[in-house]
Amino acid sequence: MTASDLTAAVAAVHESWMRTVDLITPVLAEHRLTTATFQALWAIDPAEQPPSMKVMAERLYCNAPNLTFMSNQLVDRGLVERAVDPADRRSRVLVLTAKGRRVRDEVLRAALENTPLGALTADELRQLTALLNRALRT
Amino acid sequence: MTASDLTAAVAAVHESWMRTVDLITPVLAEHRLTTATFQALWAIDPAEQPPSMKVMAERLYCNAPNLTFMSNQLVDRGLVERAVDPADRRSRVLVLTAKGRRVRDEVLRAALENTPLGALTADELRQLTALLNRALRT
DNA sequence: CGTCGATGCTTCGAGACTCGAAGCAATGGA
DNA sequence: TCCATTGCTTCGAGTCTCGAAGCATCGACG
Repeated sequence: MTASDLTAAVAAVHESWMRTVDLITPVLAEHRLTTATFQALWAIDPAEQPPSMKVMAERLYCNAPNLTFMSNQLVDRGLVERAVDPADRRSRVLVLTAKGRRVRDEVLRAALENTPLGALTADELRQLTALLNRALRT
Repeated sequence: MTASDLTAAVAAVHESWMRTVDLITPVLAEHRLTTATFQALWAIDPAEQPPSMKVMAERLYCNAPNLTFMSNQLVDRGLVERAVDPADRRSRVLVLTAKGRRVRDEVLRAALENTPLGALTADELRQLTALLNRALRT
């Protein structure tokens, strides 16, 4: 593996993400969301147990004060509610509101409709995902 | 192509980039750099003609005031100098200083050494890059 | 040659993001 | 019961992002 192979790959990954975000900015703005709050909203899967703030911080690679701030942004916009975790009363879990689920669906759909990755075939997508997950597993 | 194939691919791309950035944060901090200034520094290839601020704004998907701010950050840290483009005196090009070239090399090397993509073989990297560039070409 | 709309950048103000330090309440083991 | 640890919040400072407004230069057009 040459350094330039790796450089090109990192650059392509970066560019793919930046393009995806750039293309959904108008949709995010409609809901007074930004890249950071979009990522936070995306990280709350309504099909799973509501994540604690600690889990969210790990998913988003940010620290506790930052998570508090972003949670406030989502709460202020009516997309999320804080709840005490009965199992550990120190912990707060983030629960999507009905509006939160709706907005999350909408911006996620916008992302999938606009991302340049949408130009790939199903086979190519699975191949791409397999490669990246193999790298991430390390 | 199912929606979940696409979702998984976008998530994997996002995660790969976030992990890469997260892992070089300590190195960035040594040079008083952040993700934003790292991206800006990366976008100035010393092997090419110094880019104008307009070109930089396109590369980084941000607007003119933002570019002015980030350029100031880089200038304040002694990594970049502004120069008037002789061909168009309205335009300003960003020229790496000696220190700028050195720091850029260092943080770029740190990124390549730490990125999870480094776990892939040369063949896999070329395959990955080819897939992403095919998507980006659209 | 002069005029004027378009272009490239900066300034300003406001809001959003990020982090370290310090603090509080709850937990769990000694 | 004591107390170190954990999860979150508050605070202050610095960074990032953007729209609106302003300035200088450019280029087309008469």
